[in-house]
Amino acid sequence: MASGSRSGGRVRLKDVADRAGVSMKTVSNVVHDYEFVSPRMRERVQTAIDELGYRPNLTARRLATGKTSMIALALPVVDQPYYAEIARYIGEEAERRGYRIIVEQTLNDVEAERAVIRDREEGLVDGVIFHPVRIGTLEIARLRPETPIVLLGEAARPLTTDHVMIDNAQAARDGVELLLAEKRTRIAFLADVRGDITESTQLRLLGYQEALLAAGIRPDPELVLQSDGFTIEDGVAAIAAAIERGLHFDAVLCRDDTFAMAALRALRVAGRSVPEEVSVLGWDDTVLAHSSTPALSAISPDKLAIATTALDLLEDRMKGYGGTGRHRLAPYSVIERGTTAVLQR
Amino acid sequence: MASGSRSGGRVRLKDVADRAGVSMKTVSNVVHDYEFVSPRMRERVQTAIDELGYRPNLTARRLATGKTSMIALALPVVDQPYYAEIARYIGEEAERRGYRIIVEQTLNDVEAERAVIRDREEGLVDGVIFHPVRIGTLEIARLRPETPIVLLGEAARPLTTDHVMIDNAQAARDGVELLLAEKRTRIAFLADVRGDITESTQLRLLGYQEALLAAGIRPDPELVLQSDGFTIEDGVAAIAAAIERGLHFDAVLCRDDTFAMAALRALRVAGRSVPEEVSVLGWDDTVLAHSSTPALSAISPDKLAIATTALDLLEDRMKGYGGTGRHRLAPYSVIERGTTAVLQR
DNA sequence: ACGCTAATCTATAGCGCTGTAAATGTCAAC
DNA sequence: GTTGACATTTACAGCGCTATAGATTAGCGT
Repeated sequence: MASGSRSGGRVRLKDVADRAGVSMKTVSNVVHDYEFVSPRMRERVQTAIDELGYRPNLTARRLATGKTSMIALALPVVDQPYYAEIARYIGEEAERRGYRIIVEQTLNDVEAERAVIRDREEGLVDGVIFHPVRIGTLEIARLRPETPIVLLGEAARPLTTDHVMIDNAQAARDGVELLLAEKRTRIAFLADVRGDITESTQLRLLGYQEALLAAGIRPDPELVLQSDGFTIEDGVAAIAAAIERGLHFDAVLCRDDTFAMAALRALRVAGRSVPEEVSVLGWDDTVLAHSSTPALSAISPDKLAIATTALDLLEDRMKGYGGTGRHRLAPYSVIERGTTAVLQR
Repeated sequence: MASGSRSGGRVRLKDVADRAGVSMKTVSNVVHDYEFVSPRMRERVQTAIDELGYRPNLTARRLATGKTSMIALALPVVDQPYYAEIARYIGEEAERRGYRIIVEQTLNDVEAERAVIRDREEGLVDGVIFHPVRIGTLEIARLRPETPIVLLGEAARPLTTDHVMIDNAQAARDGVELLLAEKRTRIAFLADVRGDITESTQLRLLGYQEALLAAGIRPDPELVLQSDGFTIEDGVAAIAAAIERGLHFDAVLCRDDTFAMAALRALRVAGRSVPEEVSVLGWDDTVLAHSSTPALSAISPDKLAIATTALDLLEDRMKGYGGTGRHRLAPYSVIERGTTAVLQR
């Protein structure tokens, strides 16, 4: 057996170099399509590569270059439709740009979220895209991570960190205006969730209120439904309780699609027709919106835009941009499907 | 400045060793909680680690050990509820076992699936969990990958490769039996999808047929609905067409939850009540099943069991097990919610 | 105090690749 | 035929860590 070759292991760059009778660097140059390699040499090396079935060891390359071409995506959980869809677009877009995605689920756990910020992934990834829900602006600013990072969502917006979200208040205003245009005047908000420390609900509620005031309607606190949690059961209970106590409403603006599904169910049980008697407007425009009957009208954040914008910002940082935090608003639209229509009297 | 230290970069093992005045290996021992380190030494080193804020470079560790502690999860797409939920459980379980997950979306692309099998991830991950839908048994057997791999789903079951699925035919029989027990006799199957090359539908259809025959009912080919695709619109069209042509049926066994949503919608539009007139049984028990109104009864694969079983098999392989392919059946159940009930006449 | 075993620590050679610096080739222009 | 000016190729020192083998120290019985 030739010295230097190995029986068990994989084929290394060195093996190819020996086979082709050239230096390792030349093989490396061929692998990387380096400009100044003569056609003959390129072919000779390529033949050796093919014959040996060589494939570069990415870990070694990473150690040598310091670049991992991997990005961590930290989300509360990947099977909630909104996050699943964000993950899908970020995954697709990252692939297109030559990055791999490592998914990290923080599972609503404060420590897990802190771990993300504390560079848990350091040396593992070139950057991280993080959608926090439990830790806020101050804490992130304090734990300021060394790894390039882009934040998603409304939970935290440190001045020092890049950030992508949609204009929640404006979207809520647009939603309410749609409902108003349908002659709806008693618009409920589903829901103010007890213990919700994120700003999402607050911003949406703010826009809801502003739109009402702008239309000359005084917001009725009774119409802001309270919920014990984020599940569909919580939402159903909130609407059912409202109906039970005789609350009059002809539309429901929901803080997410799950609550919209809850509204649909509770209204069905109560015998109120959607959209004839009550309009329901969802938020997030997930698979739930497409699957329900009637299909759900909803505020639809442009998830692809969120993904590409986050990646744009992150790539800047990874290339060395060191400025203060940039704040990007991604577009959204209000999609009308089957749960909104002009009020029938 | 002390020689050997560096200003710009991160703190390395060597820096800690110098600071504590010990060898690199001792620091490494402390980091890894090696048994034979004296308490005094351990403390001295730990102090240096803390003072310098040292964190190991995972890439370097990987190169040295050859272990990446990463697993690739290759799925068609991560935002379809079934895959999203599988990803969630595999992610959680992998985290528990000390692995990170790299997500790869094959997006229904044959080449992308081949790339997974061709060790696209080699040297990047210790193993891969792969749910193919476009390439079959033979091709996987032929491209036999070197990286440990576990297959999910019914598309491919090479003898040489480990594999996890549920007993589709039996689950279909169980589902039909539930419907039969509800006095349903005209059970439609939604749907035979044109161009579907996976075995999933075939196995489910087989179980459907077997259960019917076992009950003394001759399967009516008319009841096996045809669909042009897997979307909800395709499903709605299939059911609507059936109703249109006067097909009589009092139950629908669906090959996935999306088709069940389609059935719910088409039946609603046609004015048929669910479950009074028509029972609908979904398959996968995803978030769609929990969110619909009425809540969907469904065949419910034990996704956590699928995840843990897949990881068990994969860990075996990663530890060197080299036997022939093992075939594991994960449990499932038939969950009764609001879309199935005894037929009302 | 000595020998022996076990505990503890050190020195250093890789892991497989890339980047730098230097060596060698090539070719047109003089 | 020499000289530059590039084009092309090579040699090898790291990247930061782990693992092996060996050195040193400690503990204990005699």
